[in-house]
Amino acid sequence: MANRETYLGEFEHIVLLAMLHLKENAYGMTIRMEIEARIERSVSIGAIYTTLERLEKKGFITSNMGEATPERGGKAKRYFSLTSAGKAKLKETRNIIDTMWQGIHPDLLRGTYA
Amino acid sequence: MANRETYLGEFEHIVLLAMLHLKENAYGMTIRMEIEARIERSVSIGAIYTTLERLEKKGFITSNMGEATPERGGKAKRYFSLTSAGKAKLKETRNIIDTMWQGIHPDLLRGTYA
DNA sequence: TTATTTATTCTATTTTGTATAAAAAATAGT
DNA sequence: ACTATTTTTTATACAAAATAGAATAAATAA
Repeated sequence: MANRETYLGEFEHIVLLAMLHLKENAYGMTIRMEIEARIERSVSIGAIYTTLERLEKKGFITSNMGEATPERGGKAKRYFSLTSAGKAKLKETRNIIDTMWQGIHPDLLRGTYA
Repeated sequence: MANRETYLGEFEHIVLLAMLHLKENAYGMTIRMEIEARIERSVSIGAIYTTLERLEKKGFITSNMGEATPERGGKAKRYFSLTSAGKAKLKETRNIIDTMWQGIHPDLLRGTYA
């Protein structure tokens, strides 16, 4: 073996999936809402943006500023979308997790307190 | 909302699952091998142990030293097993990931280069 | 012109991931 | 008995990811 490329972190994984659900409408605020809506948990907006920043630096997503037109006020949105590298990484991550879960019987997750 | 408990990291997740596969035979070296066998990737033994150490501190696993009887030489093994908290956390993590993947059409992962 | 809304950026800290080197404890050989 | 070898754990250090909170920014509403 020999390999350095790290896994996609858990949160990066989640952010990427939220973006996929949002399609053309993925930007900081909606990504945050999408995640909070699906998972019983609050996420700080700062967590979202630093993660987005990192994902972009790694080439898994790209961004482009929205051309004005805010309906109610507010700064211009920055839209994000997955690159093919990001999609590939997502599939790879999914495979790793599936492989690890393969053959785990529900019984193994039940009881035996301690 | 309001909540602090963090996700299980990707690697912690993997280590816990490897332990489940190994059942009574989970200790540093076998966990490493189990992971490397399932995933096309090498993992340092130090990575395994620090992760194990943290998981124990968090109450997701417990350990006990094996009572001698090494067949060929070598220091006594330290066996690890999941606590019910660890199992619960694993289920929770699985649910989060499943929830996020729900409704992602394969098409969304295909093409559109960029 | 000020308040409000929507949104992003900056900064700092804690947690996780990861590798390498060192130590420990047992057996095998001579 | 002593030394080499094997198997395994511990210690140490550093990089990357997660996370929060405050600061900014830019637009509309009053």
